[in-house]
Amino acid sequence: MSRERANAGSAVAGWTEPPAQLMRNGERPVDEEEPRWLSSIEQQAWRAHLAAHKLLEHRLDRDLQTFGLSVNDYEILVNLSESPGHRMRMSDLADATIQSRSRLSHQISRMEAAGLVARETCADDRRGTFAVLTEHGWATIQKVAPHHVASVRQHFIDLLTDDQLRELETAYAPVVSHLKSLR
Amino acid sequence: MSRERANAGSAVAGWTEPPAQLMRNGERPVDEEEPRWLSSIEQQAWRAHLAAHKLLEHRLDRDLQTFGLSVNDYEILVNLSESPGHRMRMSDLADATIQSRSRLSHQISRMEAAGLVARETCADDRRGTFAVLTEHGWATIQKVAPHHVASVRQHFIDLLTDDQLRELETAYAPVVSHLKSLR
DNA sequence: CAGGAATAGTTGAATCTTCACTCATGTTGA
DNA sequence: TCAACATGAGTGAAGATTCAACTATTCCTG
Repeated sequence: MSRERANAGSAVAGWTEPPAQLMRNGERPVDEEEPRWLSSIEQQAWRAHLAAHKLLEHRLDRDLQTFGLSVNDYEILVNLSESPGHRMRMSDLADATIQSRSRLSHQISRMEAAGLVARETCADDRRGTFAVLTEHGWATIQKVAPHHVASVRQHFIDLLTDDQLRELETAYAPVVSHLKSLR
Repeated sequence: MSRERANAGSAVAGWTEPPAQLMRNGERPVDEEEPRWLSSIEQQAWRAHLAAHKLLEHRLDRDLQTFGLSVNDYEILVNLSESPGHRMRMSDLADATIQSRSRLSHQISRMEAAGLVARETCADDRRGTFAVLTEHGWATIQKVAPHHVASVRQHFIDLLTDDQLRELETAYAPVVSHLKSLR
């Protein structure tokens, strides 16, 4: 945390300023233009986001582990439990959970093996598949949800004010829609 | 995005309110206490954080892929490049990048195979190992950093105001320190 | 309505991460 | 001093994710 670093740059986002060596001979790194390194605030915000996320995900995973679930499992269960008929098309589920179809397919296979979900073929579009919550899956989400919400509160929500939460949402909204527009 | 869900709950954080079935017979889920489900704002903030992170990481990985690097590789390179002698003890590097020693060890092995870093034994404490940037690693970070910073700007930083960035940092700081205190 | 393009989903191999151990060295205190 | 414990790091196997095919439908479009 203290000044032990050669440069004052970010550990993640990149250097704040270019190191001396880089500029000596007037090189122009990106397309002949001087890059706009991150300011101190920019860097701190970016680092805070990354650190918070890593730590948070790790902790939530740890807490869910008690119930034999990962955050990914949990996310699937919640999405299905909130859908009519406790079922979703694979593609919709992949989009909702922001992951590739391939990854989802493997994930559902694992959860199927664990008895949490089942696959059902789709009558309308015979290319399609539904992932459906089983009785066991439904019982699991009912049992686990209160604990998970408690974790999210304890490690995140309850540490912020309502205003801060509003700010967060406002700040991230354009980022999310920008990135979603890139597919 | 539209109302097609059975419950208005979060896809990630858990239900906003317990589904009807859960409450019918007066069950008391967590330790006999009614869980504090997330309010609408709380939920939106939490979902926004998660969505932003997933999308962002995916995009940054995609952008770095051009140079044959992952965000994890990049993070290691930056940390080393900012350390005196372009070197760090394995444990310190693991802490700095918030990952397990085991994972770092594997990661460094891969980067060693790619010629980006080298391992050096530590004279003082002969249990210890340094990860050191190679010439190629140093050249790589110099070449890639400007592009990566540009990505971070384009997809995140430049979409927010300075005030929002300050708010972010302020909001996350206690979360980070809370979670770090849990080891 | 034939044929090509697009869509839905799966698969296996390669890569990466996690988990439980192991090994070697350091530190402590009786 | 030396036994017990702590620390730094690595390992291999198991589990998860990515990547590039591949199959089976369905959608267009002339």
